[in-house]
Amino acid sequence: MAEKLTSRAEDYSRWYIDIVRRADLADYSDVRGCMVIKPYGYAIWERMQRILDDRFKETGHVNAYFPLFIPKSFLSREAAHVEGFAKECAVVTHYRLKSDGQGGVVVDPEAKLEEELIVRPTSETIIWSTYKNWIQSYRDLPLLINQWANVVRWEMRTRLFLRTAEFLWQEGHTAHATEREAIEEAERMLHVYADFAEGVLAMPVIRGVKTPNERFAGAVETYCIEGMMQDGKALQAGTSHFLGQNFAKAFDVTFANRDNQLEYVWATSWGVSTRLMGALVMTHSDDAGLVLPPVLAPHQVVIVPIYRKDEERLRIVEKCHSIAASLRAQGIRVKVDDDDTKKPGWKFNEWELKGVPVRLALGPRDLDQDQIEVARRDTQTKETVGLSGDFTAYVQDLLDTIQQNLFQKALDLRTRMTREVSTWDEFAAAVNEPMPGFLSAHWDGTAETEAKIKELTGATIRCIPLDNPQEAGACILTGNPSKQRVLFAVAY
RNA sequence: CGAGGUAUAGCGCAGCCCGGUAGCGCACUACGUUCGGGACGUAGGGGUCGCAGGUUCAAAUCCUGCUACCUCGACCA
Repeated sequence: MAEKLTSRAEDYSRWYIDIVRRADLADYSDVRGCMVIKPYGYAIWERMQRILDDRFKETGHVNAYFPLFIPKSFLSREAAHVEGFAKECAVVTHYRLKSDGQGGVVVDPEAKLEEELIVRPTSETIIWSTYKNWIQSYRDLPLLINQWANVVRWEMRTRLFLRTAEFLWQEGHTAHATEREAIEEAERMLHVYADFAEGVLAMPVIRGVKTPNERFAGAVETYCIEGMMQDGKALQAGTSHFLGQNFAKAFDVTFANRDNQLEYVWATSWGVSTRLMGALVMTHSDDAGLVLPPVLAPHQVVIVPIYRKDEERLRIVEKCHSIAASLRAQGIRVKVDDDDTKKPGWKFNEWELKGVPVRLALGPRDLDQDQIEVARRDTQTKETVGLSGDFTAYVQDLLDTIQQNLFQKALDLRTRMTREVSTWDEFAAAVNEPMPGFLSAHWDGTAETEAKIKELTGATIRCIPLDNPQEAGACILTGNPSKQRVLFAVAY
């Protein structure tokens, strides 16, 4: 049984990596645990960036940039924070190399740094040491800043997009005058993430809070969105933290309130990373490759011309470009694949692997009859549509339909993979099934029980959903009284 | 850090057991025929067989050591 599960996980792992590679998104680099994001993968990430960045701006945030290096001493200012990250930090100890006299180079022992620099695993410390100088009065608050950056966490084991030694992300860091305002901010950004996941990525997510065990190092409360992947494992897709006054106290960031009293500021931080790319792949892909939701897709429509003779080619390619122009006029992102060195069949496969939502194919037959072949990536169906009507409106409708269909399919799958369990035997059996999914179960609320369940089954509490219904019950492990069910899952 | 595995052309692999001219598929180049679901033919180009030692007339192959990477655990977004 265990062997079967392992091989199933391996199969899925291979399937995932195969899609990432064949869709030309990314690959491992020559550096251990690091990833090269290829142009097509990066184009998708850029779409995510652009859409998220707009939403950050709409909610009053501005972008800035803070250093890659953090003095070692900064990290230890907040006790929980250092404990959470110390084990996975890359450290810069020297600033110079020298020739070894044999054509190679060695680290120059003379060039040792007085204080080592940490390559940021996250930027709270460097940012709060900076905020100290920016904040004096309540008039300086709230401070609402985001940065797009790379961070490094020296993970033991890596997986393309889901866990790499270096990854790209955005991290928002805000300072507020009141606790209430900071909590509202943390919750607001959680909903920005959730709306993005559901509306753009077409990935349904559970909004919730983490248990103390799973909280961000240094946070008072960690909010999260949790997605369910096609293999029945959960993926944390974004987090938003209410940091209380922990960092303000650690970095001595105070402000004078209206009564001229000094108070510590209240903080939040929130982030999503290139892990979203992995979530995207694992939510929608099928055996023919990646499937992109139209709102996100860099190319929403690809047009493939089909021809035999040169004079046919001219007419058909011209028609393709004219269709593309009318679609673009309505804001649809269109690619005409008029590469003469590839055959149509090759292009069909290629764009399917890359997940383009709608493919149009135009050949001599279509040209004569003023029609075009329309293929949907999500359902893998084809139909022939006349060009005489409002074709642009037809395509726009189709894109909307695909977007909704992808979300609905993912939601249906998640619903099927979510269930309530009441007894330990039921729980343990469910975790061992090939597709465990979300298990809603009673928990006595203690960290010990949570740790024990993880040890026994590998399942963790993914979150306590927001607005979770209160319901008396008995903990599945200890039988102790419980006030509510929480969501367990095997997670990435 | 534990347990397994791998290292041979850009990619994927065979060859190793049993030492004797370094191969196959894909990709690449040229020409021709093709072009409505990853075309075919012909001709080509491309290699210090991970590194360092050892055994041998002779090492991709046998022996010793090292290194790197992958998968699965532990850890983690």
